[in-house]
Amino acid sequence: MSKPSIPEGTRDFGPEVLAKRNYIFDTIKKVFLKYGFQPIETPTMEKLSTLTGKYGEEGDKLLFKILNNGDFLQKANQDALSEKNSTKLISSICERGLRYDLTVPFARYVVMHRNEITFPFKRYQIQPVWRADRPQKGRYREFYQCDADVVGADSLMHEAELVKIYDTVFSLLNLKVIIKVNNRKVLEGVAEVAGISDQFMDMTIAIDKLDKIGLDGVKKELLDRGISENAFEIIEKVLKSKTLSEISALLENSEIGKKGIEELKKFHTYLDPLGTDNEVQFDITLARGLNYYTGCIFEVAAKDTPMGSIGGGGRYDNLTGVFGLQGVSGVGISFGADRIYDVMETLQLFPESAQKQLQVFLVGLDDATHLFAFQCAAKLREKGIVTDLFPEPAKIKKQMEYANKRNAAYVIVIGEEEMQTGKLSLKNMQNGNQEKLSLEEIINLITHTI
RNA sequence: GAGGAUGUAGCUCAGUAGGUUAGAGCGUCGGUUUGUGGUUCCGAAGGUCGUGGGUUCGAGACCCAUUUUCCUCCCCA
Repeated sequence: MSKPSIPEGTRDFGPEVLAKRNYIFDTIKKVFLKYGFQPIETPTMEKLSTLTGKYGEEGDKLLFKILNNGDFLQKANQDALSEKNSTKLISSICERGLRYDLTVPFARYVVMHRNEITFPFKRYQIQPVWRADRPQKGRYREFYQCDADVVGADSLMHEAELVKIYDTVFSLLNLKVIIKVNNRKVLEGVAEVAGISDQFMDMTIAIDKLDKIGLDGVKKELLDRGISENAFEIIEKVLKSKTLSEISALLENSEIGKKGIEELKKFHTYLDPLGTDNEVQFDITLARGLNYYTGCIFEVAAKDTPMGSIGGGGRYDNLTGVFGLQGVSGVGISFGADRIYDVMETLQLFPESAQKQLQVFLVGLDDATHLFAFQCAAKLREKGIVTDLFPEPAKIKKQMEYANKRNAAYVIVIGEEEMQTGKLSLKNMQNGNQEKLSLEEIINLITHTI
């Protein structure tokens, strides 16, 4: 009998961790709701046909596939089986897979429910996703995404709205971030001007790495990918320009490029009057891998600690198109809750309130006071105060230790004297202060300090 | 998917050139003569040394395989 364990890249969450995780989820949820987004959920597994081909070749490899039930080998592709060709075999033995993100299932949802949905449709979705990636720091095989998307509206108001949501959530979490913004059309314009429209993907992948490998590294990568020196010189000019207007000048001869610049300007006319707590920064090197983005793209990076992106999103014009619904534009953002957690943990940003779940712990010293404490607990709970007590009268020290481990904010000690006078001993576990108050006074105090 | 490092009590780690009953701190549990935790003092429990093979008279230490975690690459939240 071996020790029990869980699959690579997955984790258990204990009460303390979950309290902090929920603090993140609750904050995000609250802001989503405030902006008029409505929650939906989709199944853990989707048909493989829904998922494959949506995330590029690499993405397909990272999909978790679910083996068919029953005698799947009977129905398997016998050629693939004898050739031991796994890729070829998959389609005949797996017809379902675990969801890889929330956007594609959402697109599928929109198409399936198009007649029930009133457009523009604003939905949010907080659910786990799975990727068969090699786990690393900040990278798990099971992790949560918190998505907000708007479909059925072209207005760049929504881009501004979503960036404002990023700003609001991270302000509430007290996490300093940089929100990077770019536009795929601008990047396409660059490729066009450089004469390498057919190698658009190669170009974006390379320039995305600028801050990591430097200009020389980008050059090498571009040349390795078969892009000419001439084309690179144009790209170099673009990379060296810092502002929108500088790039705008370089894209004079590209219709699509100019369109992208226009979109960014429009986005700013919505966002700028609102103002943001965090820096919103135009970043021409921002590319984003998922190849369904077509307009503005966003990425969020934590300021005070190195970590991959903790959020990303953008505009996609054609997403529902692959499921047969044309002409529906969407724009969305995603929060990577697990990475946000890791960053907040290293920066110690979780407030005390996210860790103090138990507000009151009652201590009864003998049978009579324990019974009385149980009745007090009922009254506190009626008032919505999170209350607990020991299952039986026990030594005060033992009960205090337990209350401390449970991280209780207050302890009420009830002995014979307290029960008779009705003045209970209320101890603040934070500073150790203790005073005698009636249960009503205690209820007042606690409901008002929260 | 490619390459590299790693795995010893619940946690963080010691363990000297392979040699008797594998250690520490923290944590856990129990006491400290009975109404106060986080912050006295005393004591106890807890490990077939990731797993499976192999070399050896003998392996936690050496070899092989496998697995976990971490780090590059790829890509991303």
